[in-house]
Parts: sequence; C-alpha cells; structure tokens
Amino acid sequence: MEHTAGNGEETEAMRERRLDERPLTTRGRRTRNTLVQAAREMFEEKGFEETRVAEITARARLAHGTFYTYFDSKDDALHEVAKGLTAEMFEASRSGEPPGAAPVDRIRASTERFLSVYRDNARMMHVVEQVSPRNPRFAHVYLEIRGLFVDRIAAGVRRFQKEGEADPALDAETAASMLGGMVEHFARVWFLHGQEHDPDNALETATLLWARGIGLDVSGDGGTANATATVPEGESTARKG
Amino acid sequence: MEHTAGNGEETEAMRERRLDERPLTTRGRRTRNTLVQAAREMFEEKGFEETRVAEITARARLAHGTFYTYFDSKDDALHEVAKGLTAEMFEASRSGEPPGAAPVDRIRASTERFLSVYRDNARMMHVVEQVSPRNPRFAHVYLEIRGLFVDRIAAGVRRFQKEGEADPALDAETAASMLGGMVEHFARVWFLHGQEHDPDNALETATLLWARGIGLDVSGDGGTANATATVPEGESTARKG
Amino acid sequence: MEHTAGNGEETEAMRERRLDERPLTTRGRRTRNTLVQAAREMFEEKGFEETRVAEITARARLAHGTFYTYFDSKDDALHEVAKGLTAEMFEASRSGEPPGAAPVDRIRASTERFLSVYRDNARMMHVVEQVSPRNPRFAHVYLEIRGLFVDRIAAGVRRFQKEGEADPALDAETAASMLGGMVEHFARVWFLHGQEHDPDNALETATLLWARGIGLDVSGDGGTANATATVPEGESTARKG
Amino acid sequence: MEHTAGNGEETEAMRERRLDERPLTTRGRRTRNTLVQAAREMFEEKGFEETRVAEITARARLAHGTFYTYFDSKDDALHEVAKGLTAEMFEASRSGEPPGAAPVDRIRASTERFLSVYRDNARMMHVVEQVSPRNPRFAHVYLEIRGLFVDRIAAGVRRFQKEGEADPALDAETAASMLGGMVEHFARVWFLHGQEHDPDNALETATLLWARGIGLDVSGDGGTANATATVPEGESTARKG
DNA sequence: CATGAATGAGTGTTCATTCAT
DNA sequence: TATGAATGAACACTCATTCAT
Repeated sequence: MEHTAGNGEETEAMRERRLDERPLTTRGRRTRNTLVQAAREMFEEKGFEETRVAEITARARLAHGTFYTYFDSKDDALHEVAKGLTAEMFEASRSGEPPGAAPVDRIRASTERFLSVYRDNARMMHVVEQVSPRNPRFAHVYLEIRGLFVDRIAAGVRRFQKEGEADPALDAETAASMLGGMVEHFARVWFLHGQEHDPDNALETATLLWARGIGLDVSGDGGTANATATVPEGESTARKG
Repeated sequence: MEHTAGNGEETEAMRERRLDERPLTTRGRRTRNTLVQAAREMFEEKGFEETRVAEITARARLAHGTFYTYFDSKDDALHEVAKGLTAEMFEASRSGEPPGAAPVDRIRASTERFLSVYRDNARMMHVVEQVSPRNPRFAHVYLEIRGLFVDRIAAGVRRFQKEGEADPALDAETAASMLGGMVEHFARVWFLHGQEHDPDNALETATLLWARGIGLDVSGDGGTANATATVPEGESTARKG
Repeated sequence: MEHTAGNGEETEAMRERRLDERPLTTRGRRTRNTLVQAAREMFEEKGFEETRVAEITARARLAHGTFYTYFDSKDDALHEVAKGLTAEMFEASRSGEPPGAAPVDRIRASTERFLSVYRDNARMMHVVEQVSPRNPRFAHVYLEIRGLFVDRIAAGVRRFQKEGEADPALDAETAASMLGGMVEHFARVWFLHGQEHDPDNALETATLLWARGIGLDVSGDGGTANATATVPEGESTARKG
Repeated sequence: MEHTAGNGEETEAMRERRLDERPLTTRGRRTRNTLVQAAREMFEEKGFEETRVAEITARARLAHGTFYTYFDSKDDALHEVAKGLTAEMFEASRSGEPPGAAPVDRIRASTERFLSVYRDNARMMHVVEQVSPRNPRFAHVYLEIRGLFVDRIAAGVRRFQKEGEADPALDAETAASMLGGMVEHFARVWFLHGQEHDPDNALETATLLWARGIGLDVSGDGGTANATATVPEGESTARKG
C-alpha cells in the first residue's frame, strides 16, 4: 500500500494518473462513475475497512480487476469518493442565504441547510473520519470540510458583530468552531447513532442556543413564532421522540 | 467450574468467563492488567484495527498466546478497555460541583472538568466510536458515556429553569445534547485533530455560549463574577440512573 | 485465408499466423517492427518476467491491445525477438576470418568478433537463458546460438589439428565447448555483471589461453607482438583496467 | 516487497529479525530448516518465480501461513537458501588439494572437485543468477561465490608462476576468471542444459586446456608426471590496475 | 488495423486465533 | 499460567489476455 502522492492537492493531475495518462473515453468515464458510486454506497453501508473491493465491483456489476483500471488502491477510491463529498459540502456551504432576513432567521436557515446536507452525508463523513488516523490525507479532508462551514459561520458572526447585533467581545473563530461543532455533533448523534429527535424541535433549539449564545436579541420574535422566555403561554414546540 | 463471583452484575460475570472459569490468581490479575494497559496504549497510538494482538503482547512483554488466556478476542480486549474508560468518565461526570456557586461559574467549572477528562480520554473515545458501526456493543458504550454527561447537563438546565434563571421554554434534553455536543466536538477538534486553541479563551467562549444560550443573564460581566447568584439553596435535582 | 507466404520455412509460416492469416500490410509491418524493437528494449532493461505487455506498448506508443494484433502472447513476442537475436548471432558466427593469417591471429580475430557481438547482445542472451527452464523453446534457442559458435570453433580446432598445428589428441568438440564457454562466460561477467576489464588484456589473455590450450606453438610470435614465455624483453601488452 | 536490509552481510543479526527478536526454539529451528529445504527443492525444480509459496509449505507439510513465521517474503527465503549455497560452495572452494602433487594433477583434482560441487548446486546457482537482475542482493551472492573459486585459481596460477612452472607474463586474475569461467560454463551446459558429456573426457580436456593454457609443460604425458619448467626467467610484465 | 476498457484467475502476504508443551 | 509455533481463511492487488467498437 503506497501513498505515492497523497497531499490532497493537485487533484486534477492525479485523476489522470492511470497507466498511460490518456484521458478516459466516455465509456471509461461512465464505468468510473459507476465504481465511485458503488464504492460510496458500500463504504456507507459497511465502513471502509469492512468493505471488500470485490463487493464494490460486484455492486457495480463489473469484474474485480476493473476496479484497478480506475483506482490505484482502495484508499484511492475512498479519496475519490471523498472528493465528491467535499464538493457537495462545498456547494452546501456556499448556498445562498435569505438576503434581507433577520439574524435569527438566517441562522435558522443555514442550520436547516446544514442539517439537511449532513443527513445525506453523515455516513461518509464518518467514514472519512474513521480513516483519518491512518491516513493524514483523509484527516485533511475532514478538517477541510469542517473548515468550510466554520469559516462561513465565523464570517457570519463577525458580520453580526459589525452590525451591532452580536456580542462584540466574542472570539468569532472560537465561537464559530463551537457552534458549528454543536450542530455537527448533534447531527452525528441524530443521523449516525440513530438517536431520535424531532426535526422542528432540533432546529429551533439549535437556532435559539446559537442566536442567544452569540448575544443576539431574541426576546421579541426573531423567528417563526419560536419559543422565547417571554412568551407567556407559548406552547413549546420542542419535542423529543 | 463454580461461579464464585455472583455479584449480580452481568459484566462482572462475563469477565470471568475465560478458561475453566476459575477466578484469577494474583499473578493472573497482574498479567491481565498489564495486557489491558498495553492494549489501551496501542489502541490509542494506532487505533483498533491497526493494532495487532502481537503488538499488544509485545508491549506487555508477554507471549502472543497469553493474550487469549485473558481475552476471547481482540474485540473482547477493547471491551475491557472500554469498561475502564466508562468508569473513568463516570467518575468525572459525578465529580462534585461548587455547591453554592453562581450558574455561570458552575457551567464553567463543569466545562473545565469535562475538557480535562476528555483531553486524557479523547483517543480512546475516538477508538470506541470508530468501532461502533461494526459492533453495536461499542456503539452502546459511546452513547452511554455521552449520556452520562448529557443527562447531567439536562438536569442542570432543568434546575436553572426551575430556579427561573434559564429559559423555561427550552427543551432541556435537546439543549443538553447540543451543548454537550458543542463542548465534546470542540474538544475532539482540539485534542484529536490537533487544532490549536487557547485554553482560557476556549473555556470562556464555551461558557459564554452555553450560559447565554440557555438564557442565563450574563449581562453583569463576561467572566468570573457574574450571573447574579440569586440561586438560594437550590438542591440539585440532577440525577442519573 | 490464403497462405501467400509459402516459402517453406516453418518459422516464417508461423510468424504470419495472426488474425485471419492475411500477410501484413506495410503499415502493419512497421507497427510490428516497432513492437519487436520495444519488446527487446524492455526485456533488456527489466528482464522478461518483469516486463509488462503494457510497458512494451507504451514504449512503442501503441495501445495495449495492439500487442495482440501481432503476437499471440508475451512468450511469442520474446520468440520473435529471439529470432532476431539468433539471426544476428548467426551472421557474426559466419563473418569471415582473415584467410591466410596465422592460427593465433585467427583465434584472436574470432575472439574479438565474438566479444564484440556479445557485448551488444549479452542482455538478450541472458533473457533467453532466464526463460529457458520454463519454456524449452527458449532453451533450444540458447543452445542453438551457442552451437553456432561452438561448432565453428570445433571446425577450427579440427582444421588446426589436420594442419598439424594443434594437439591431435584433443577432443575437438569438447575443447570447443570449453573454449567457447570460456570466452562466453568471461563476456557475461564483463558485460552483464559489470566486472571491469581492460579490453586488450582480455583479448590477449583469452587468445593466449586458447591457443596454447589446444597446443599451438605460440613461442615465436603468433600475433601482434603478444607476450610469450620466450620473449625475453617482451613488453606485455596485457593489462587490466 | 521491501528490501529493508539486504546487503548480504550481518547474516547473524538478520536471522533473528522475526517479530519479537527471540531466538527460535528447537522445534522452531527444525521447522525452519524444513522450510528452507523445501524451498530449495522447489526453486530447483521450478525456478524462483514459478514457485508458489503454497508449494513450498505443501512440500514441507506445513500451513501456508507458517512460511511467514520464518521469512519476511519469498525473496527472504531465497536469500536463506542462497546463504546455504554460499556456505557449501565456500567449503568446496577451501577443501584441500593434494599437497605434494604435480601441477597438472592439482589442476585436475580441483577441477574434478569443482565439477562435483557444481553438479549438486548448478540449479540453485542458476536460480540465483536468474533473480540477480531484479535484486542486487542476489547479484552479489552470485559474484561472491564465483569469486571464491576465481580467487583460488588466481592464487594457484600465481604460485605456479612463482615456482617457474607457468607463464609469468600471464595476467593471473584475468586468466583465473577465464579458466574458472571455462569450467563453470561447461558445467552449466552439462548439468543444466543437459548436454551429454563423458566425465573422464570432460575432466581430461579441461585439465589439459587449463594446464597448457597457463603454460605448463604437459609434453611428457597427458597427466601425472609433467611440467618441466622451461620458462627461463621472464619477468612478468603483466600488470593489473 | 488500432484502441483501450473489461476480465478474472492467480498470488503474496497478513493476522486473529488455536494448540501442544 | 505462560509460551510461541502453527494454522488457514481472507484480501488487496497484478497482469496477460480478450473483446467490443
């Protein structure tokens, strides 16, 4: 098992690394995609170590050897899957926010979006993390994806601070790391470990903790009638399954 | 032959199930402990999958075969290590809080304590999590340990709510899961992934986010002396089964 | 369909056996030559077993599959290369000797010629030998090439015997096998194993051992002032680098 | 396939390189020997590349995995076999000569001895040579063994020269390389390639070519009594860089 | 003819586990 | 108890060869 070049960069160059450097034909591209998809599915189902290369090719309805027409190793295939994961997460982290919305609504919106992507990618995230200690390449991937969101959050916090809505004394980076971690971790327990949660309650609670945590004023009604301490008779929408 | 140890705890009974069920001699106990310790060290260094049984015995300066005098399998050894981990975490989760302290101070204290234990056990926690998907036994261990803290936190939140200091509309369980996850996740990134953080800053930021998040009044000051200790003599109602 | 090439030589017929038996087009012949050349280069560089078909085609700048348009197998390609080798060696073994020259000079001349061809073909000879045990076809090739020279030498020895210059008691065939082997083996060590030798010294020493060995009188001056025991002040030209 | 330490030296240190460095038990030593022997037999029968590890263990009547209890790799096993080969050849190269015998008799005796050892070890020698190009470790082994004999021969030639029996002008090293090669090569063709030869004829012819080649006087008779040193006083001008 | 994707049998190596001593 | 040799199932990876286009 050699890690000839696994610094996580130069992805374009690396993709063309096969025997004779020639780019893939259409058919080749299709086969390759099939394999990446099959690999992802298997990894999600059984984890990386537990997945056999033969299982991947079986699922892709290809011969065992075909796997190595497209990947140098099982690790390499994971790397490929991870690239897709990163891309997807990147998209998600970029996706627009309601522009003129109130701070709390923005937080809620982005949290909702995050929970949504994470639900779909939780298993792969976990796989990547699992492999991290053995291969720094994947440690990097994890941190990179995490950074995508944390940076975004930090920027948001700073903006709120600038706008005078959030506590200016807060260290935005650290807070972002924590708030991002809060949602991510919750999502892990929810989607990965199977702990049951009511989506609305989860969303509202996260939003509330977050918003209040950074010092936003949520006393009025920053959101869709979300429970605040001042609401006298507010039926708590928070529930837990 | 005979089951001397019939103290009712299932796990205890299971521990003594090796060979012909005789309880361990003094020498045996010592050897066993050596192995458990060696196993833990190796797991922490290289992860569970990457650790060879031979490496464990080598570190313990014992013969390869001796391992199976005490454990049924590598999984079994991990289970043993995990039991120690659980015990340690249990202790930590119990360890007393400053009784009459102000809410924010209590939060800070418990956060500090958590970060401290977690620093020492982060790697093993990660190992347990890594193995979770393959063996529900370990999934359980992880969730159990996590529950230790989350329940504690939930109890705390509820108490604050009862005392009128925290937002009563908040779903204590969900909030606890999130706040606990926030600190845990932050600790992972810090201690496991090696991201650098200033301990004081981390502690204060976490405390602040947490306290404000649940609706405590931290307006007084951001730090040590805060949170109008109006709490009279609130008996902590937090308990765990 | 039709066997245009019916020139009676078995090997020729066999060479054209690919695909639907059509003789090669001009382009085909060129491609084929390119492949044979590339194969020879790769075999010389890495040996037969270590050479991949893909490496041959890569060097020939052709598609992997094209290889099998011209050869039935990797072995077949080696056979093709070996045919060229045999031809070259055949030429060398035939190449004229100085007609009226003195015996020692003839020996020197043929030894020099042999060393020269061998230098260029040592690696391929070695490859053929390497493969011999697995495939009798190549054992034959090796023995055949060797026979080319040994027979020539035997004929020479017999002629010297007939002319009364060499020891008539000598078994010409055995002596030829040994003398040929002597030079061949020396050449192997020199050109293949990289042991350093001074060309002049090598040539003179070989010539001397050979000539004297078969009983020629080298006391006078059989050669280009070559050192003999009787030469009192004879500057030995023998040197070794 | 790693060549962690393959410089051919430090053999003792290397032998103890297994997992935990402990020396082998008696049983272990026996098993190991069985494997080395089985490996040698298989290598001789089928060559190195063609031999499967499974075949070696099958012949040794051991489980497949046991092979790796004693060797790091197939290469490593060959190395072990090669060490035995070297030792045997070393012994042979040392084995005493008839002390007061006539030069020709000494040559005959040592040639006979060489042919005898070579007959028993020809196949392994060939295997080692086969593998040489891929692994310098084995190239070294071959050259080393060869050197054993060539050095011995060179010493003999020099002694004959000193005693005034052999041509002092001859470059002893080069001549030794050639004469040794002559016999070795002949032995290869004989024992390896299966060319038939009469042992007596072979021995006598080799002895004669050799003796006469270095200038011994064999005029008297073909054998025992010979070699009147007629060589006057020719200062050997032969040099070697 | 040329291409390059697809095939699948084959093989070295690993390592948890067993077992005789 | 402790030892360390023995076991063998399992698996990643290779590569000559085939084949559809």
